[in-house]
Amino acid sequence: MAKQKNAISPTREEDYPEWYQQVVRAADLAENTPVRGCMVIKPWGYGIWENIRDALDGMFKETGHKNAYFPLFIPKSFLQREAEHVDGFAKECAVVTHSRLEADKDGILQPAGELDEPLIVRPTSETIIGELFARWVQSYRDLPLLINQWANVVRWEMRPRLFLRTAEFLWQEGHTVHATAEEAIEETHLMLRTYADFAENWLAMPVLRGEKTEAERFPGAETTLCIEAMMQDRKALQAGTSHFLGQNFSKACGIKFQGVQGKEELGWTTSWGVSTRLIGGMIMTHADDDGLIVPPRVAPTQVAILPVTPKEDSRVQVLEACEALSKEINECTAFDLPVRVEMDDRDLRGGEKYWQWVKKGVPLTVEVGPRDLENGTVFVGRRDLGGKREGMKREEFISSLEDTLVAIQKNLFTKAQDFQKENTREIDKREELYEYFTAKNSSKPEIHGGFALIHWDRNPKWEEQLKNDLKVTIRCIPEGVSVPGTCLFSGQASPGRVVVAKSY
RNA sequence: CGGGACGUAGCGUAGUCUGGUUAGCGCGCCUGCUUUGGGAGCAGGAGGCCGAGAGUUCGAAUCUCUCCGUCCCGACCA
Repeated sequence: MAKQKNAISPTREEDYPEWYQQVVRAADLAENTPVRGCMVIKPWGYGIWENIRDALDGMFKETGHKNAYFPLFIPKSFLQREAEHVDGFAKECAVVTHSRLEADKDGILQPAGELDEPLIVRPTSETIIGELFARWVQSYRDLPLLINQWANVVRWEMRPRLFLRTAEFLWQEGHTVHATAEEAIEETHLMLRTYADFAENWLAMPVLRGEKTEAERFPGAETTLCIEAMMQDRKALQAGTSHFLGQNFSKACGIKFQGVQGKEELGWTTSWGVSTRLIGGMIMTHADDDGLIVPPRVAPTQVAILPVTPKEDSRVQVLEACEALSKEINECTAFDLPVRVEMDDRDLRGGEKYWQWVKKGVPLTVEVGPRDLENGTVFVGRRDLGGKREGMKREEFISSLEDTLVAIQKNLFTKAQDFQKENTREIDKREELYEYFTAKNSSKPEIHGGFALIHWDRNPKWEEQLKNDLKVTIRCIPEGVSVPGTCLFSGQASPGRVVVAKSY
């Protein structure tokens, strides 16, 4: 055991996409199924999603939103109501055309009972929710209408990837109606701030907030705001979006109300969503060559207790001590919730068991053996410190537990933030930009590039060219700071820098 | 959906070009013994209609065709 060995092969450096898949598998998060593009989310992965869901749900409720549930199916004609919207989603829709199966002569089941109007499995619910909102909104007194739904959606993706792009995925979609444009716009900013807050404080994933360019906008939106995170291969991941839909969907769905003056007006709507993709982002932000690292706030188990029972005669005492420790840990709180602890008393060899938890990314492992019982110590491993393990007094461990979990959470964020900063550059010369995004070794491209902050005159022509030449896109126009400069393509005036990166 | 690579046990693979006895190997799994603050050792064992279908052939994992699936690059996207 002299040589350091990595639990995940290949390493990030060797083959990043393959590393990602191996991490997902080693951590037992999810796997592919017989249904193309559809994954099964296994308990450890789903536990993370439950924590994400619960945290966000609380935030939505704090900001005045209520949950509801809308149909899985959308009549084709609904989707067709908004021209840009249908254009954007038509190519990736699952379509239901029949209502039953009938056995033919050879006993083979055939679709039968053709529907008058095909139903689309929702790729997103603006049109069906809009239809119902039109019924619910009559008066300015009904506004604002602030609704969220937790649901699954289907987008028939050509190139699925676990968590990042699956044909079916879990998400939440918020849909709101407001009396004025200003109020709706403020809503989109509020939800974007909520997403950024969640990403940074729960997932420990630093994000940039900004607005999408016209080319990158949600189909049917007036403006799309987004949060963008940097993965360890320095690509950008769109981690959440918040759309100001103007009156486009109100027009399409007939969301009208009588204003204070008695005049009939169209509502102003928004929609916003995050999905199980967040888990993909979390993985690629924190995981290392030994597997996953889950930030404590979303970890299904924060502390794994591993009894070490080398001798039969001390076995019972060790297990009892672990049981007691487990109880005591559970009585502690961290992040205002009871600490989630699991005792792993499976009949496995110690080292093996320990490594399973490392690969799952549990924040803390606590090993307890006979010697610890005598000395009143525990052997603690912190996943974020690369598995460095050390003995400490039991009381000390308990009393510092909350601080430790908070420190892990913070450390993960800081590390990710440093990484993002190191790989973000202001670039003012076109050649430099091209060099930045060109791999040195074209036959086997190394990880290169990052975020480039460039001045752009807002002419879509250059955006198109960037995409063609370098396969990079303008990820967002960052919020807040806008120092004018000179466009690096045209030499024309630029109202402020934009973020350019390769994306997922 | 375009270009490329590839499907052999749960995972990773040899064999495929140059068709030919019971398809090897490593990890994992099961059993036993040994070991025990560490992803261990030894021994034994289970597990494959070689992705599916059709064809060529006396004979196909191997050759041909068609599907299906996976991965990478592109287009698209949460």
